[in-house]
Amino acid sequence: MPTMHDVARRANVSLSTVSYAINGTRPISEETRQRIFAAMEELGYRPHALARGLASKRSRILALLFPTSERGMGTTDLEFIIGAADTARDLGYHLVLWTSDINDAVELRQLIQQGLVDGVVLMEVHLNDRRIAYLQEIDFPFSIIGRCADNTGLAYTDIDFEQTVRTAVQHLVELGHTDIAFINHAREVFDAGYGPAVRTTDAFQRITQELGIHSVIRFCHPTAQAGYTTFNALIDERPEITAIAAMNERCFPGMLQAIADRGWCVPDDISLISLVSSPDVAEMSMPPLATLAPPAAELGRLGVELLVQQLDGRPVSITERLLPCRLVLGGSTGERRAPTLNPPSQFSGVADPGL
Amino acid sequence: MPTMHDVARRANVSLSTVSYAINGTRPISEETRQRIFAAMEELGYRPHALARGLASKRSRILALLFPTSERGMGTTDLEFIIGAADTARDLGYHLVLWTSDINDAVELRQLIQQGLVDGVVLMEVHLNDRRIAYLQEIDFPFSIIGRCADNTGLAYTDIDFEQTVRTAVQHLVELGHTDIAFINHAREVFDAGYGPAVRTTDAFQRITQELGIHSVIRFCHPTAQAGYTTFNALIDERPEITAIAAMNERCFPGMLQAIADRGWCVPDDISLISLVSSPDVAEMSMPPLATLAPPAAELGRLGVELLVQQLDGRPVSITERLLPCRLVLGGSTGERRAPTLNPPSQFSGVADPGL
DNA sequence: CTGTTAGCGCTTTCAT
DNA sequence: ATGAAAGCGCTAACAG
Repeated sequence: MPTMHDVARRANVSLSTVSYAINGTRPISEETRQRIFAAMEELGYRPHALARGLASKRSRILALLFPTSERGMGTTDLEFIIGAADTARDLGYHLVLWTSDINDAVELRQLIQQGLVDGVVLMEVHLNDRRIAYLQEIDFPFSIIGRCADNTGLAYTDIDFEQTVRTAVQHLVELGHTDIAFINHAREVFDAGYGPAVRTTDAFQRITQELGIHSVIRFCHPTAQAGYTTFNALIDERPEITAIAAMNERCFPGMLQAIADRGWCVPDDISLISLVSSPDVAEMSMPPLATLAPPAAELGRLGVELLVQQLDGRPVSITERLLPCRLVLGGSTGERRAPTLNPPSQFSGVADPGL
Repeated sequence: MPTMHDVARRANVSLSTVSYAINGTRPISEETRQRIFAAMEELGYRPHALARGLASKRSRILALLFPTSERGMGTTDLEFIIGAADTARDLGYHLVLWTSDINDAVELRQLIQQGLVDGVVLMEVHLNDRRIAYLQEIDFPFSIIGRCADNTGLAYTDIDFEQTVRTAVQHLVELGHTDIAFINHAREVFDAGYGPAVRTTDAFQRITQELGIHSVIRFCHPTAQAGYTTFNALIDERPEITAIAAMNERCFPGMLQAIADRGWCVPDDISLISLVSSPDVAEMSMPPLATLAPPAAELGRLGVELLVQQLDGRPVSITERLLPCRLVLGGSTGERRAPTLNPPSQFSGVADPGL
């Protein structure tokens, strides 16, 4: 493997000149520059990443920190990761994956102290995340995909939940719906202050009130069984509901089952829309669910960009980047059903396939 | 940040002794060992990864190479990655993600020449993969998740498609099915020699023949529309079919739609089983699909283990690791329908929700 | 515009 | 059982 030394000799210049030529750290006469690059080409030379990192104190390696334990449905997370990896590469960085189940600042310290990475991108942060406090304390560059309780001064990117919920509700309102239910995450998750759950709930309440829409909010565990039960309880209690927006995609199969059991039809008898689930998943339902697709790849990209901006010493003017989800229609939303029958249906002769 | 030098001074030993103590490369008297580790503890010392890598010529960094462009099974791919990342960490390695859309050996060379990684794990390899030829040529350590045309001498791990198909077919046969269809990937994909498609097809043909089962094989694009069309064409032509095993999860929504349109019921009128899709996705259907769940995390783990074995100079005795998918029942398979009616159903009064 | 040289923090001969 | 010292391949003062 050729080294810088080899290149220097071949180009008849000193080693440092090669270095400066490569890094553009210092003006080089066009002629020698040519010679150097020619020599590099001929030798197939590539700078050694470790040596460069050691000498310059910049490894050009970033870490993506994501807890493998508390992950959701996957496909979205994968997009985060790929978006981040792609962007890192585009910006001349490497990306290492740190799967820490521990949200411990201790483990993070050990990793950082290895001097491997120039900065970290955090995912799945908690409202009061010790890791963040630690990173600030030691003044280590980082960015966040997600949000904390207090985000002042933090470089973060997140879903614009307000706008996302607004889009969903408006879509339903435009279809004539006036009684809309919101199926939330599980109560424990909400009570623990899980950001997406809290923010969407707030937004839903505010927006429905603003638009004069009757609303209900229900917690629901992320299982088909819970979806089934929750739906039935909801409709029994509030039969006037004609549309449901749900924050957890895993309750849909159960809800669809419950709907079928009643002999109802989507979207004729009830409209469904998923908040924040990927179109891929939404298409696994019948009919495909309308969804607000999270801008996962973009968030991954922004997470890295916000970090690299700091590393490159660029003034990080805007440190907050909120991206709305994109409405993807899928056939599960339609005009509000005629309020004549209550609850209405077309046929009731559908067999119960069991749950 | 404390360095080895600091530790040495604090422990009253030479720098090299600290190094030997850390690496266990040379016997150290118990007493000095204690002193050294105490000093490390007190200083909160961590060896510098880059310096260590540069000096030892082993970075303890691995690369996971996966083409972001190719068809992604989404959630399964994420599990690969996490499995690999977890394992790397457990074995004392870092894992960097290389998202190359180019299957070019050139780009791979550039990356390897940086000296950043000790070895690479390849995903989505092609039957005749230039990257593999290149890696062998320069004798660079690597392992594969997947398979090539010629795998002699390669360290690879893959799904045991033969066993997977066998499990699926046997399950259906045990339920009394004697006429089973296999929904394949798209013809282009098959013709291109895509391993999973080719292997499952071969296995399906062999196994059904072996068991004396009537079989049909159909290609299908990975869309709901294609699933709908393919299903209808299939059943019109071969109405005796009572069970379908499908290689592409994305055609299921369309098939389910077609089934509903006929007023059929799953699994009473027809059994469905998905080959190689994750239970998470399978549960998004109604009823949840029976599936053969890929051992994704294990494959990721094995990919890394096979690589690290080589790096640690351990004799890589077994270089081939085939893992079967795990049968996860979901309610979409049942006893073969009574052959009296043809085609039968329970109710036909189900409204057509449109596609 | 170019060259010389002192490290970066660690591993690893070669001594003792 | 321990130390001294020569690099690993590169960057970045410091000199001209």
